[in-house]
Amino acid sequence: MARTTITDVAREAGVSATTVSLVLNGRNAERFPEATRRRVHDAAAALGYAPNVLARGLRTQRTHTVGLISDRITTTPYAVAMVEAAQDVAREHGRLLFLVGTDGDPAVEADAVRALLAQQVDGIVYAAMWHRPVAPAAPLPAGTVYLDCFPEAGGGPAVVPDDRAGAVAAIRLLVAAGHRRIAYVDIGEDPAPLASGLRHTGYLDVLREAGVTPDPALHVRSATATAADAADAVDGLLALPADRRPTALFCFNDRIAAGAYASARHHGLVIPEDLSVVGYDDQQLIATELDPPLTTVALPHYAMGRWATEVLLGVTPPPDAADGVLRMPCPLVERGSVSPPRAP
Amino acid sequence: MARTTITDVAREAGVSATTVSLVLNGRNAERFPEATRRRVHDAAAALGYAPNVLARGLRTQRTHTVGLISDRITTTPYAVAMVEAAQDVAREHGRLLFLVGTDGDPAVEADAVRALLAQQVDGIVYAAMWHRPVAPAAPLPAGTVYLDCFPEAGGGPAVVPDDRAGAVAAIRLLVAAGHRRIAYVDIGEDPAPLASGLRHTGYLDVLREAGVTPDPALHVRSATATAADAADAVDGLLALPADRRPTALFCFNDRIAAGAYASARHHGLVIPEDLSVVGYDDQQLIATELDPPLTTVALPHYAMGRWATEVLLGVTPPPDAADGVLRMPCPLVERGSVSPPRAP
DNA sequence: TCGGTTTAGTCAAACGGTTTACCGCTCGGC
DNA sequence: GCCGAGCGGTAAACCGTTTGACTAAACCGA
Repeated sequence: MARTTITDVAREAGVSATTVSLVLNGRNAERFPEATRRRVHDAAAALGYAPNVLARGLRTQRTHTVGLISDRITTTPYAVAMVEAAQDVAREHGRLLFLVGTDGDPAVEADAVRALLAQQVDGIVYAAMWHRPVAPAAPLPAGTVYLDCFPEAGGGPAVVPDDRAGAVAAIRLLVAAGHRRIAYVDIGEDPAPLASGLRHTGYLDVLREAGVTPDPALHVRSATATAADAADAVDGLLALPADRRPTALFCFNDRIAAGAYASARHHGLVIPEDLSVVGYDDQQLIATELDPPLTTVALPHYAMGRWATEVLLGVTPPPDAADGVLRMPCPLVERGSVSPPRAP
Repeated sequence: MARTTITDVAREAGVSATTVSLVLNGRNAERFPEATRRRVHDAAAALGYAPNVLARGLRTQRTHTVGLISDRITTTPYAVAMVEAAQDVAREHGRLLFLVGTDGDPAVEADAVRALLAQQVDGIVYAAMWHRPVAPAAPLPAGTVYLDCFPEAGGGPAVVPDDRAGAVAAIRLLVAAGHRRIAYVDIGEDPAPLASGLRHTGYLDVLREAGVTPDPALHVRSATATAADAADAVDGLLALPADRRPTALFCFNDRIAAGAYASARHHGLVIPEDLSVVGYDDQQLIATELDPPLTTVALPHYAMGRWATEVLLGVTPPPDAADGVLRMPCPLVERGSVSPPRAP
């Protein structure tokens, strides 16, 4: 199992290690006659030579590896697309990806950063599993790109979903369908996730732009993101008399939308005829499986993961926004849960 | 940004690089007096010294990195727990994890293996996202551990879920509750996944052991794993007259179980009173969100991921089964979708 | 014939650690 | 006074590759 080294190839080809290195890396390759180049290539192929990238990295100070560090890797199906995108971009550019999860523990995170630096990674993507400000536990090298989060202290290229714009698109869809009484079924977690406020802002903006005075009673909160809690939160709204009951629900996420479906069923309301519903996140297992399939706003995890890694590798320019934060659009995915309200 | 080297530390501490290396690695550390050791440690701390693991790996031939290679990393929430487990074990043992996905492309896979070997990884975990035999596209080094798959050619430590035993547990639960007419709602994909046959075998074994003659009419197939197709497949069963209708359904997976819920609702049957349902996979977003919550069999992804990585690192002994394959138990997760059948 | 240029390479020094072998000194025992 | 053993530590080789400096031989024009 002794791996073959450049010296073995040199011996086999009857040249020096320098020549092998030069030829194989195509540096000044034209300095060598075709015959020599062939001999080197043939010898390398025959011996199955693959350069030891440790030795190379030691010499060149570039390892062609990148690190992806994140709080929870993948405990939810949520953000795996970000990891996948990072891995895809890395592969496309001949890089290898170190994956490390910190489980939200600052000590672990600090260790992870040290370990990655000791590995001489060419760069680090610092990812969060949900859109929020972060305060890294250990100093990150210059050039670190923030994914689905941004440094509390400001600066640094970063990419997050444009939650406000996503809500705007969702509410505009409902308004265009003719809805006026639109409820926002928010999440009641404390502290409120950043996305909660941003989506609320977008909701309010569109209502005002449509000349609708927002009714605070139509802003309800589900204690958690479980369908059961969400159903409880929605029950109150759907129990209202028909002329005060909302005709459409904008849900903080798809799980809450699933709860809304349950509540609607319980109240004998048919979606979308009696009640239109829009979700957020576009979680495959929920949005496509609900009946009718859920119209929702997709979080652009894959696109964000790609962008972050491409910026890290320098193949995409960093954002020119003053704060260095790119807000990635959240596409509206229209399925079957929105229709015009019933004529009164 | 010039990283501090062992030489810097040596100069600061007034000793040679050799001494620093020996002291910091605790090798023969007792040969040096306490005072010297302190000086070295203090200097290292003051300078924030972290050894360059490339240089170390070059010399020691061990990199403390492992590679995890898999067909689809994470396209489904499915197997992310395997990745997470591998990452956890790696971290616990001071290793760093390379993650590479091949998207099922043999050329990409061969490249990935070469890249990992060039990185001098200490070992490789070869993972599949669903239980099946595999034929690696490039020769894998000795010691490679197979995760959720096993080499077609045989051999090699490998771990897969014990699908037969999982089905046995599920059907025993139903039989113990008093069910006799139990249907198996299989998946109709071609070729059939290995798990499909294994679970069927377990299903048949328990029926026979309970003295029930399996009724082939109760083995139906859903064209795909979507809830809609599953509902179609189940509709035929539930339309049967009450005395021939199954009182319980064993579903190939949770998505199919979700379809069964829809069909049951459509036929006015209440789960579990009129119809007991057991799923497979224990997908969080489905099993816990259904109403009532779904009793199901969990795939031990996390446990398998841990085991594979621990075997790779040599902290867990390889299986002594002749074929080198460990069949990991699939725990039965009892929720609310099973009850005794209605008295006839 | 001779100096200069091109051709076709090679040498040796890094890169930053680990490891083997050895060294100078002191001290105790005989 | 000599030997051997500990003590405290270092020098140098080595891991595999890249790279800047260098060179022997061939060629070439004057």
